[in-house]
Amino acid sequence: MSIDNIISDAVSRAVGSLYSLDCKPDDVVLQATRKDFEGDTTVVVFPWVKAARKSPVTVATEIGDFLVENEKAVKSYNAVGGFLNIVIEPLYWNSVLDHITSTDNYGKIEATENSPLVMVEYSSPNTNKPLHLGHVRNNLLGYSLSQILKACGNRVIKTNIVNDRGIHICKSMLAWKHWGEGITPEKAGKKGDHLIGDFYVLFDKHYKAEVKELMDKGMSEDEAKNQAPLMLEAREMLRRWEQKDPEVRQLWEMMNSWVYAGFDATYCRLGVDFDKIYYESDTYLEGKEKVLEGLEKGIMYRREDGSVWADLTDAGLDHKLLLRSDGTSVYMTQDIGTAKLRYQDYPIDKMIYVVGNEQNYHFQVLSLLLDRLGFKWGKDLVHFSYGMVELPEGKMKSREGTVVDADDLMDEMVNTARSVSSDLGKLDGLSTEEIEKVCETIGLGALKYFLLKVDPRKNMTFNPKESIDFNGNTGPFIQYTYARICSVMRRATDAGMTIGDYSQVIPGPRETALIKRLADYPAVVAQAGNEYSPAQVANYVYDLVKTYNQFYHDCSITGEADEAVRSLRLRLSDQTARVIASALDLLGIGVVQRM
RNA sequence: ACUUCCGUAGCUCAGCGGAAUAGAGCAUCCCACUUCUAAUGGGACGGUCGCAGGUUCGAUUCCUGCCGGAAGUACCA
Repeated sequence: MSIDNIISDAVSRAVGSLYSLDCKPDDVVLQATRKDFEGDTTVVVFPWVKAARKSPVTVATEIGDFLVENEKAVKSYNAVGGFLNIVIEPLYWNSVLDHITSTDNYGKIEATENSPLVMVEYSSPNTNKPLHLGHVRNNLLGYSLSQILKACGNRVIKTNIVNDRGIHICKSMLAWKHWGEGITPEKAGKKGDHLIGDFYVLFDKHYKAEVKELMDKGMSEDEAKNQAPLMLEAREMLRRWEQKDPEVRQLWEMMNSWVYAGFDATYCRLGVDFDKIYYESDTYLEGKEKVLEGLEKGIMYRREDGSVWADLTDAGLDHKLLLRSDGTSVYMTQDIGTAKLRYQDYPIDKMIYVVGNEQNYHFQVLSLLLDRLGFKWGKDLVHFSYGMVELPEGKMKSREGTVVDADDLMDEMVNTARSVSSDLGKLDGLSTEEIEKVCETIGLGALKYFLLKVDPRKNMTFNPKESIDFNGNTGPFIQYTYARICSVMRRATDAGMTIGDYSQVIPGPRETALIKRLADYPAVVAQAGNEYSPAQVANYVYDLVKTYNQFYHDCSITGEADEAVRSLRLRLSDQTARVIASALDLLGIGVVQRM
């Protein structure tokens, strides 16, 4: 039981006994005591003032007296206005620490067979270009969210839906046939996803030239875009693809395999993975079936031109197209199909889609449609919506070539980590292998932490320079603290020190602050899981590290201190390291023992 | 035009189930290395919490309106 629970509980009893009011522990508002007052935690007593018909100070005093008398964890109190500042019995904190250290898998709850089965979809790339900074945010959020949900006792299935079909793929395929036939990633010395991306750009270049030529001949822009020979050719290719033309399919499979190999390398380096991957080429026909089923049930309707729509005006939304007049699927139809397959594959209780906020409307509609089509989790599906990543100089625009490529970005981060670390002499005495590992962990840690510490819903500015700043609220700062604690513990072990009994040591303010912080961890994880917010974990671990640094700065840990005092300090260091590693693991960030 | 989200220090961000003088980091300035990793710690400077109303004993937090920014309202994905 946490200290907050103990106090809430005692206060609720106090209010009940003093004023005969019904007060549940959850109704008690606790906050950290301001540092200019004495106390560890503060109860806000305003809520009971009116009913008690007494002044705020009187109420606070009466509750305070009750607590001192009836709750042994409470040592003393002071009442300031309507605020009751409570001082916890100092020795009590040591037992809190004891409890923390003896808890298996501290802060995490093991899932059982009956735990909710949650599916998290993230990444969801197109196969016509490599991953960029926006995908990086998506991947990190998705992975971290999955980790957090697992820690909260859910069974989690990480999934990815690959958009491997459509006109955009045909464009890359066509460009390859025209201007690159025979070229492979091996021959080009390039990752497959980058190679395909190049062909996509090449297509666009030639296509634009054609459009311009047609417009110069007096054609309107729209017409030119539709009549350009390359576009006609791409559409024809898509038709052949849908008819399963062996030649087109073969080319498609070969080029997709290049892309997947490229993606896999990026995912692997980023440290994210999936339990199950779906491909739209497999799901888009399923959606069609489901929509026709809905048509029979009267959930959808058909227009004169043959197109199928859903009327969502009763839910305050629009009419939504689900099948084109030629019977082909749109994006929404595919998502319905994917949902169907997933439901067949797993008895999921909850579905979470990690997708950018430009698709908020899409998911509102999807939720409604799935619900009407009878998916039990449809109504409560979660669209984990996140904002765009912008650059200091503005938005990323593929047209202007300002898109930050994921692979380049990771290289840059790791290179910077290497140069900064070596300038500081931190890499001295490490083997080449160790240096690579350390730089990789730090560089990626910097990137991940920078992207995860911000509230996902908000658009954010990614400043490469600032992200590589190893001071302040950054990943490396946290990793560094971890490494330093490891060093302390190594030193203690080398000197033959052990953690003995510290139950009679009265912890000082720095120690107490640290124990409190450590004690918060399970609640932080639970809340992050509730609100789907990796940022809360990130901000927590930063706070923890700051608190530890203050403690570290003030006292010698392995010095010639009294053995019991040293035991407490070692125990605190050790436990802090564990919690840091655990929290960073929830964020998908690695640690190193030396840096 | 309509819908949704955002607007907190010079910059990047916390906080907001309402509650005591609004919190960090970066940047600027000062202090502390005979200390287990100074990639540190302490301090100063810096805010009419977009604006205006409302509810409340009390609003950065809840409600309404306005202003500013972003996104979405496709037989694109």
